[in-house]
Amino acid sequence: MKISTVAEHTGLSIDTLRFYEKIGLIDPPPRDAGGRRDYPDDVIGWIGFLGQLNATGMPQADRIRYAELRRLGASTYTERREMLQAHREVIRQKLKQMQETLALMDRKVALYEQLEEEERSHV
Amino acid sequence: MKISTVAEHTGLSIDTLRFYEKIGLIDPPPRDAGGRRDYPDDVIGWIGFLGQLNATGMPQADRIRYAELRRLGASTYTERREMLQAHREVIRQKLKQMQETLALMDRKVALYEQLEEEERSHV
DNA sequence: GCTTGAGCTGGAGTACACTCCAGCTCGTAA
DNA sequence: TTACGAGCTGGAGTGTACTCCAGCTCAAGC
Repeated sequence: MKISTVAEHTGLSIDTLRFYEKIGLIDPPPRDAGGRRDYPDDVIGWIGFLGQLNATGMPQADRIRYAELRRLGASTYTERREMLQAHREVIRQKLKQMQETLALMDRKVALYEQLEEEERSHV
Repeated sequence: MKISTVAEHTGLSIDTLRFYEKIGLIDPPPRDAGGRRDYPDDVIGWIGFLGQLNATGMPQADRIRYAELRRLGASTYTERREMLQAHREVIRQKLKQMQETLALMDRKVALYEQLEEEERSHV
């Protein structure tokens, strides 16, 4: 799989893919005869997972640590589980915050609608 | 209200409060006889609201725009409502993403527990 | 009246996460 | 066989959001 194909499938830019490799988020893929990266198919799923960790606010350093543990194999299951459990708690907190703010947005929007109505009727 | 008091009540640093004033997120407060900032009490609520917008991912530039509209008064009700409605949609998307990732974390944690068990029993 | 500590200004520095660029090589198509 | 496009490397540059610092002023306690 060429780097451009991976970029298309993941939504990351080619530069970002090389950057992720440099910082250790993606394993350096084998190269073809011309020295170009030839990614395994499963990199798509891995990048998708990284994207979910990213979208839910896991810092780069932690994602790099997780990727490192993954490279180290079965001996790191426990630490990986602990990382995911910790992140799960972070997500739960954020969810709560989001729900509260969503409710606040609803109240504020209703308030502004009322204020706009009052403006229109020159109260 | 002194800047240190505002910092304590909001969790922002004194530097951040001055920075927020510089970029237009907080109105420049009146000064006391010695030239020090003397914040009105309601700045606490405003900063809390900014914190909620921040925590739910509204970019700085948008928060600055909202603060600017707020300063402009009643004529900006509609634009403010539209901003909040747009942000509400962003929050809904993020909520969905968070819930999906939370479910994924649950599945992954369960998977790792199973793998750890298999490791322990030398399968 | 002198020291101390809080606050002041303008500007430089930092951390994170990319993003872009120059100058190069390689494989394919006309 | 030459032109072109895709990909390569190392390193510089960017945007966001703060964070820190030097050197100053001011009010209050001893």
